[in-house]
Amino acid sequence: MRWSQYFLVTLREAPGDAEVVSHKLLARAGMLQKVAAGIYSFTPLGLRSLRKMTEIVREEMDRSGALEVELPIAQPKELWVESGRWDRYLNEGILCHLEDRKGTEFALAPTAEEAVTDMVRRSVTSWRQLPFNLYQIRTKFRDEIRPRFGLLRGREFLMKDAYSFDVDQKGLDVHYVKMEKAYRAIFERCGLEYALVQADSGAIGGSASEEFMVVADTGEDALVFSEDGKYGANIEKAVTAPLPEPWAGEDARPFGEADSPTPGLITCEDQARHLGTTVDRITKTMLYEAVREDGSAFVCAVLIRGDLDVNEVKLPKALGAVHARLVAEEKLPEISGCRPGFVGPIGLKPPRGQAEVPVYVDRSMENARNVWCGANREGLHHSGFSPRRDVKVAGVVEVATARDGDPSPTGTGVLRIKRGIEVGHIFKLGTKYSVSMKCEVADPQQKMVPLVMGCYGLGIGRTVAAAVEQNHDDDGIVWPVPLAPYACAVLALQRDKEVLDAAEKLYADLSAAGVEVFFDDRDERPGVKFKDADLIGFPVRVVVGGKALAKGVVEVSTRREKKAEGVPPAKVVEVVKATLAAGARTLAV
RNA sequence: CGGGGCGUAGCGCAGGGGUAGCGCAGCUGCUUUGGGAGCAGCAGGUCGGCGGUUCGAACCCGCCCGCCCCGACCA
Repeated sequence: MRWSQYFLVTLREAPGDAEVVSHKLLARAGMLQKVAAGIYSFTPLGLRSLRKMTEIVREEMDRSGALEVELPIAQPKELWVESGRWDRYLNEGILCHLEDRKGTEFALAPTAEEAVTDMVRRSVTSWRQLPFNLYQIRTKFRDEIRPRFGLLRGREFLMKDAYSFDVDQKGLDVHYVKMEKAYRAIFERCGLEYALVQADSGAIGGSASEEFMVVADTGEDALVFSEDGKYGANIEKAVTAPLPEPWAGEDARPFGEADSPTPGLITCEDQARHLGTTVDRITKTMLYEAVREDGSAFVCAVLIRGDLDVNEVKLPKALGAVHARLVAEEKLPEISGCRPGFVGPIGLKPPRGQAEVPVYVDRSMENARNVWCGANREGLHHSGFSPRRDVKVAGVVEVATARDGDPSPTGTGVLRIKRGIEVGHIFKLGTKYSVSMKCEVADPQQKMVPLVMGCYGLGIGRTVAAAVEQNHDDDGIVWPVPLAPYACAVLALQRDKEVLDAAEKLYADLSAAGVEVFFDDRDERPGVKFKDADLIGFPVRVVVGGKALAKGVVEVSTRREKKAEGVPPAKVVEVVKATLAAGARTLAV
């Protein structure tokens, strides 16, 4: 392609509302434009990278044996009511929906479990027709509470979603492993540094789930890894080995023998300093309002060591609830009689309709002795608190948030925290949708059984953005070859006949050799062309200029290394092809 | 949903009751040609929208819309 005949405008400055580097650079490179919050247009150049990603995903999905389908984007409300997701997603405010002129409602699909389950139940009646895995690559909609970070969190986005159907759990396990392999192949082909971590399965439901994460400092997710590499989990899910206990070997002293005023000290750190002790001997008493599956709510207390935080993703599961939210600060006095900072486990007043406030103890305090706790009175803490002795424990739970340096659950070494961008998620869904939507087949024993499903998502646009987050420098994008809009740029530095002819010939030769070339034939000064080529990030650059040409060479360099080598024109095709084949990390001369 | 900020030329921004500005980009011409050149000239705006105050509003007030950030996380 010749720039002079292309639709492409680069920007010297990034749009003011672009926050993350991938958004800034994709916008500056003229590949992406923001149309509204979380909604973007791709220009011809940008679409090329998006398509590259799409094709890699399609090839690997096909290779895995999955079959491509196309499911509707506008889906009738009835399907969503059937699965029970209409009200839930509407309440959470994440469902984009619309009405037609008759008032019939539709969901703009954020995922397609209902539609695909409907497709399957219309056609499948026997176990002999299974198994299969259906996928599509289509635009999805999510009315994000807060779209941000460019393509990393959009309201309209391109996603590959796959759904496997099996007659039993064993079949699902096979599909799950196939998808894991396919995803690994995809991210490896893209040249991305990624990690597979254990995940919380979130709102979609189901049992096992793992996330593919592109490691990047700008990632929204925190990831926990053991140093030996044997353990990796999203922090929403991560566990640690039991922590050393500061009270080990001590005898329990009497409760309240040395109560102490703690006026105005809200944080555990301040209290510990004032009381002359360490933070891990302060009891943090958190009051939560939990909601069970049937919609009923209850207030409970969670005791955790002062140096730890409650993980609010792990908490609901530990409590047997679907949701748990901190009791609002204004409502605290009704239950505990004081402000935050002085809440304690003893003497809590249950809200109306609840006999008592159950007290759950985090594993970190299961055996605690001689620690401090709030007195439920402004400015006072009790001494000598030992949970098991002093309160009725409703249950011991494991709800602490893992910290950098905590002991690994694998038993050796410590945990380290990195940040990552979630680009893929694989789930063992089970029978959640096949039961609610009656997607059943006759098994070999002639019994009707609900199909066992898996679902597998992969963000196409997000992966492209993540690739930019991971591969850029001060001058612009450094595309991995498989995702680059064009593999090679040819720059004609001057407009005299000799230079132009040589550049034209190289453009023709490279194109004929099957290299995707972008030929900068504009009437621009050399500096402009260099800057633009760096910004867009073509993996390989061929510079045709008068000076080098006088010595019988042109200059070839990789975007990553930027060290140019003189190459005789006749050898350029060979060098470029070899360099690209090796990933363009370094020049193949 | 709560708090804060912003909306002025294609992009980035200044101005803050009295004729609409700057840099970059654009157009014309000259000059220049190896890392976003220089000079001269030109063109480009219902100052987000609606309403109000005023002799006069981009500016003050009200409502609305849009965008961004923070928060919704520690007892």
